[in-house]
Amino acid sequence: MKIATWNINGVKARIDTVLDWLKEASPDIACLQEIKSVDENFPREAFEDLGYNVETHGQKGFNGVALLSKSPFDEVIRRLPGDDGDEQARYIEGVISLQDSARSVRVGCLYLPNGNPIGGEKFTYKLSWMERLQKLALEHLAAEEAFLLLGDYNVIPDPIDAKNPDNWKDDALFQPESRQAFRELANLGFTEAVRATTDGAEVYTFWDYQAGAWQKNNGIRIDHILLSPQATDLFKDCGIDKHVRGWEKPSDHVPVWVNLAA
DNA sequence: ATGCCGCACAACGTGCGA
Repeated sequence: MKIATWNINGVKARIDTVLDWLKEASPDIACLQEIKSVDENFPREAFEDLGYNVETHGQKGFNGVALLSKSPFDEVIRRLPGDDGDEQARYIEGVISLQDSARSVRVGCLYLPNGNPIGGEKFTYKLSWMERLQKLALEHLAAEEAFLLLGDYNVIPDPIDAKNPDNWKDDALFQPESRQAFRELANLGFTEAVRATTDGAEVYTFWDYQAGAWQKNNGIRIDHILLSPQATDLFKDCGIDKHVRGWEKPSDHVPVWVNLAA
């Protein structure tokens, strides 16, 4: 079973690119971030025509997340718990029973706040959002399920995860507090898929549209997949579909995926 | 030091992203 995550930077602008990738990669489950669409305007039929069940949690103009699954959803949770006043659509979770086995997986699709500029309320929001995510993760880990947390974490975990780490020293993505919160989350018991398989440099998931970042391979690794112990037991391999960044009308992020034995 | 580029919007400039 292949499970993928991709920040598509707008479903309206990206629909053809996303459909092309789905046909090529054929993930069983796909987590999409930054759909930038309300639920009513999400082009669900285009995905249903490819055999996907579709669940969205959108808002007007910004943010928004979606889950696609070839197997039906048993349960869907929208919004990250812990703050009833939070209006931003950044989390959707689904439980999916696999048609060909007795197994089920819980998949959390997240678009973690950017947090810039540091020192302001946006950075505070980022850190509090990460605290809420940690609390939710603890609850799910206690259930000992095959559980995955995938998405755009907006965190550069380590210097090796940026071409030019010095350029990010004043950025919310690379602050000690952001990095520590990501480490704390992972250390609750998750395996981070990509770093479980390589310690190599120049492994990136995002290249800015500006200043020829893609041509210079000036990238950062901010899209991550965390696997619960029960999901880790099923882990086969993972990858980053870097070539998609070179397509016409690309997102600034590329898909990241795992294969599980299920 | 700034902007570069791209997306969305009752939009033709502005806010936001990373």
